[in-house]
Amino acid sequence: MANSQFKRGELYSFITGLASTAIARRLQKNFKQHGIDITIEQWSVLYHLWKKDGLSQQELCSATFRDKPSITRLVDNLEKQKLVKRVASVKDRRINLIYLSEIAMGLRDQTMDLANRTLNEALTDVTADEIELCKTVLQRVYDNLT
Amino acid sequence: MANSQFKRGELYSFITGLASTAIARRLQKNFKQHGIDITIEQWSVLYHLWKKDGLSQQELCSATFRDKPSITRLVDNLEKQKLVKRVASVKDRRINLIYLSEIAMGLRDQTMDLANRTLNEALTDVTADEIELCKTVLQRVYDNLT
DNA sequence: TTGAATTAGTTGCATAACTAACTAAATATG
DNA sequence: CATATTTAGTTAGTTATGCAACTAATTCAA
Repeated sequence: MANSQFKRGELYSFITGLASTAIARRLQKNFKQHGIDITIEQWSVLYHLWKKDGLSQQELCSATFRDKPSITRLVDNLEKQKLVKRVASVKDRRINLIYLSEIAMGLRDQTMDLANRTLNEALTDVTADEIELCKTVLQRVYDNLT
Repeated sequence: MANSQFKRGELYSFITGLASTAIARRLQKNFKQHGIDITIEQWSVLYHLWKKDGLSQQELCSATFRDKPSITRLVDNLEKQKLVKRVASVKDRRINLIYLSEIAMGLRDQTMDLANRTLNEALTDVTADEIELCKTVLQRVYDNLT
């Protein structure tokens, strides 16, 4: 039995995603301390736009594993803060293409640096092999359920 | 360097806690399909009360890694649904002790069973060793940040 | 080519998260 | 003993999530 060692008490912290919550909280705090006024969730959207600007909301849904309403509202808030702009696609007018503002482009390097530093803190004494294994296991878990 | 293999692109899904979100969503769906009308977060509070009834809100904060306002409102909602009751401590009137109702006690076995089954689904083809390693790594990550 | 089905995105409602500011009770200090 | 500090819990405001129901544009099919 693959799962016999996974007892109820341990199950809980796995489900709540303790480690990822702790990392997100710390990163949020680091953003704030550096006067960067965006949430982790907003940052995760920007992250994908930095890789490829002009994604559609639907593409952002897939990239961030969020549902459509979540992306609608994240883009709403990013637009309010003048970090992105919705541009209706000419080819298919149902589609909104999301473009970064100058301000958002300027946030890239600083926030990436903070993210990397936060992660280095979190992963002190964790080896590359361990990270690799965790990643593949968590990916398999995800795939099993989707 | 322990972290050299942990690239930016990978960082993201680690932070969002993909796997734990997927498990939580699936468990929520399973609850719903069995007519159990509680959220995962409420369940996580009940979980600790099933282990030890009559915890204070502060103890529930530590046990669930949530802050005080979160517990206040989770208990609010659990009370509305008549699943728990706040009882002021006689020894220290600042403290609310939280007690399970009969209804909540009755939910224990059924929801535990659903949780275990959900986890078995999620952990198909994941070995006990892999689970053990993930757990210790995630715990170390958490400890590094707290 | 017209009506049905699909796809992209929005809106409404309930729950939950974090921060900051607050009240009330208990403890410490002087 | 009186005041200051700490501790337990609540309230308010903003953001985010999930679900269901919705609109509008596009594509498919009879």
